[in-house]
Amino acid sequence: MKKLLLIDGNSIMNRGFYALPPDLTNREGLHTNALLGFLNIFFRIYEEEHPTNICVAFDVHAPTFRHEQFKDYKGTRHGMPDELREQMPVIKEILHTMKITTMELPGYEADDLLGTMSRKGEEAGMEVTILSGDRDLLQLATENVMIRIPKTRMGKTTVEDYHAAEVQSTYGVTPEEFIEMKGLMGDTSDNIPGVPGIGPKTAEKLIRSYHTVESVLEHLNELPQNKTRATLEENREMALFSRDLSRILLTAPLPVDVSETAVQRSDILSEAVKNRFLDLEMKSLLKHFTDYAPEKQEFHLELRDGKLSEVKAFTEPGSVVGFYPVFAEDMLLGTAFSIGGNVILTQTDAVASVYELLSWMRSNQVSIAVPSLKPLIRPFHITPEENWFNIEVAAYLLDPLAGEYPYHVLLQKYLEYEVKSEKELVGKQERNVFSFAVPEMRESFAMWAYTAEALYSVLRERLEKTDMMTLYRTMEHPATFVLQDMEQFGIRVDRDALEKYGQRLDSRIDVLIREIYTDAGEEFNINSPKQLGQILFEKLELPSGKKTKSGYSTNVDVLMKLQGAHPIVPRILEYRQLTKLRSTYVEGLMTAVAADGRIHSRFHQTVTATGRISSAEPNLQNIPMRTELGRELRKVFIPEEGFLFVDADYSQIELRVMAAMSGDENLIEAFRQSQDIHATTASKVFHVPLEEVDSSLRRKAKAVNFGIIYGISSFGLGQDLDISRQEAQSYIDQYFETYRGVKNFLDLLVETGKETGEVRTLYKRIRPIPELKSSNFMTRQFGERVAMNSPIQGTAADIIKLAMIAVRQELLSRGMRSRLILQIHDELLIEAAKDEVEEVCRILEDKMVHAAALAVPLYVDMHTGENLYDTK
DNA sequence: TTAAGCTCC
DNA sequence: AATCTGGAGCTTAAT
Repeated sequence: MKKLLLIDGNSIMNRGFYALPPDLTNREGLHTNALLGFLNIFFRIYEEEHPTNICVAFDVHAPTFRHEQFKDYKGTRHGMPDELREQMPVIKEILHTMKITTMELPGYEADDLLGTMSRKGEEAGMEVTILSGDRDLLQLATENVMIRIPKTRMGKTTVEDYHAAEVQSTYGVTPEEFIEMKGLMGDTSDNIPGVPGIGPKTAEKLIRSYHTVESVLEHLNELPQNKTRATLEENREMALFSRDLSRILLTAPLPVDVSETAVQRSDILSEAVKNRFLDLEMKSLLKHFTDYAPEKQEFHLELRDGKLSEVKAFTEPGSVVGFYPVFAEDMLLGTAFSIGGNVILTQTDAVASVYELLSWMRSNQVSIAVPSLKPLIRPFHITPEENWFNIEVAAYLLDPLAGEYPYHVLLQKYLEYEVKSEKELVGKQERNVFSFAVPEMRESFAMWAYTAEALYSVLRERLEKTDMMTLYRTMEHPATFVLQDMEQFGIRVDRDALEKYGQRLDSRIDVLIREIYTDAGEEFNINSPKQLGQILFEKLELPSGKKTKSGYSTNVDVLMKLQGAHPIVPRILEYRQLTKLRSTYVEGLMTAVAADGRIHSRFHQTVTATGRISSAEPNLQNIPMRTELGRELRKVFIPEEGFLFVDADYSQIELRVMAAMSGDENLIEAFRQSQDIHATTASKVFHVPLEEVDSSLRRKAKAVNFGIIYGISSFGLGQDLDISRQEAQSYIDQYFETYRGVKNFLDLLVETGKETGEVRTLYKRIRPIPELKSSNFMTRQFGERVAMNSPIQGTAADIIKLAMIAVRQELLSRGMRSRLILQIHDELLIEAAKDEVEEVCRILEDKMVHAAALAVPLYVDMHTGENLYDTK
């Protein structure tokens, strides 16, 4: 059977243009992002379907004939950006080279040509596919005509396919009725007016009942006497007109015949096409040509078995080795050492022998590069002073957005080697004592060691070049050891108290469930936002199901506003709170308690974009605090017998950092004078004497203060304070009026961010901001906020890291038994031996306050307690 | 696997 | 014209 592929040229080009970075250009400065986007999806569909016929339709950008008399509606089109416009003739020329027919016709939209051609193809017994980014074309779907809509999210492109049946099942209307629906609801992007006040929901309801606009209008008397009916009465003409405007023409005079659209694979993948791609510097497309072999860096790994003594024999004093110890659980299976690019694998469980070898290396000034240092600290008794190089942390500093740092990514990024990933190599095989006999496993071990050695000098050079070597050496490297300590110590949990707390929750939850079912008049899954939305907004008809996005929003903000509307609402809020506490905290923490009665969370050093530490498995940085009930959970965290908790948190560290970094005299002075920055800000911003600042004014100032740090918008602040955006904007203006230096500083951050594509903390930590170069307004705005927030949040994170390092060092050098066990961004928790408590307090405060010397003083609030609840 | 929701700083 | 506060991790439902 013949297969006809029809492509909506403008739509697909447009999609590529906005989906791909705008700075894709060839050496002549011609933008190629739309071309690349078009051709990527083209090849994907082509290889999937192997169509026998292809035709691409384009819009003509002369005044359109068909709707000339209605210029207001459709005649005026947005001009396309120049960067896209210049790519249009190029795609046509490429298609011509591929011997693929294109069509365009003055007075007709691409839609009309596609629609007509699809019917012609169908009549000729072909299977037709229409590729477009535009859902309007769904009206063309039939049994034989499939609409394919590519969707990209998170960098992955999927294609949604619609025959008539899928349109029906997805939208509840037939393709034909789709047109009618649009007649009622209109489409702003297409300048189709529709009937005012009728949106997708109403339109769908009406068309499902009456099928056509005419029929709706004939049966108006059956509708309830309400606004919808009245507007329909008044807009009969408009409804019919809009509907007609929405309908894609199926009888356009086609400039090409279906028979002329046949294609040949040899034409599409011809030498001429390949050369054109090379010319345009779109190398990634070359993979579609079977005879094209990419100039892969030839990479062959030398690996062999050997004893640890051989490793020693091959290691030159003062040299660099790559080291990857292989563990399964906590058991050592063996080692991989990379020396001069040759890898020696040793199967051994003798930790002591490896330790001895490492000690020898240390005393011979051998630098040991490892993929990740933290897991090795304990087994090999590593100290911060030794000559280890942590590849993962170095790579994180150079690119904190990467998320993970596996060898195949690093080799690709820094040496342009194409190698198989560990997963591709070993698949799902588990590591066990036999792993050293499995060739693929052996290779992956070797790759880790090899990568560590190979990247040692590359990453060090990059750190030097980016001025981050000091940051690495004095902050990140020693921080690894603090985190390892905290993981190892963990925090003690009172299991019985946790159990009892859980039971308290259980009994209250049972009551709530029964009450909610009664309120709802039926049983349903309260945890399902979908089902809950139906109950609240359809069955109980509570007002404003307004926040939608694939359904009703049922989040706290929405429910809070509905508190008084129905007794079910507060019960659901309480249910949510309690079940959250039960599943995430009671159950989650209970299973995390180790045999020693303590929870050993993991602290990640290479995860956040700003330099903060993150905590996981379980996350101990989000233990409830805000509500009293949640806060009580903190009572289950207790110190060891003979110990007490000492807790200190920085007072307003981010605002202080902002004051210091911006150099704003007013804000600095405010901090030098005041303990209560929010009140002071309120006084200055709202021109009220400090004594007259009431709680409401203070709350507003506080919201503004936070908003500023996060990269404020008047909309966001307005929402936060529940005031109009005009009012919010005036607060912001007044704030910047008061603190001019802050305004200049934030502007400067955005400016440098745009220039360099990155911003930095006070300690030179980089945060890249690719979003600032985006062509998408929303994305760019986000980039600007990030540019303002990251240096502040990141500098605060740097400062507490320095404090942690200093505290650990001090406790250690004084030989104390007290230890740092938790960091919560601006807060440190020490489990202190009772006889050391006073000393610990002094050390903790001193090291935190003096971690950085800024233009404003740093303060900490300190508390001691018998549990985490009491340290407030 | 993703989205929606919630917890923290 | 758009948009609509930064940084995390975990659980549940739904795909």
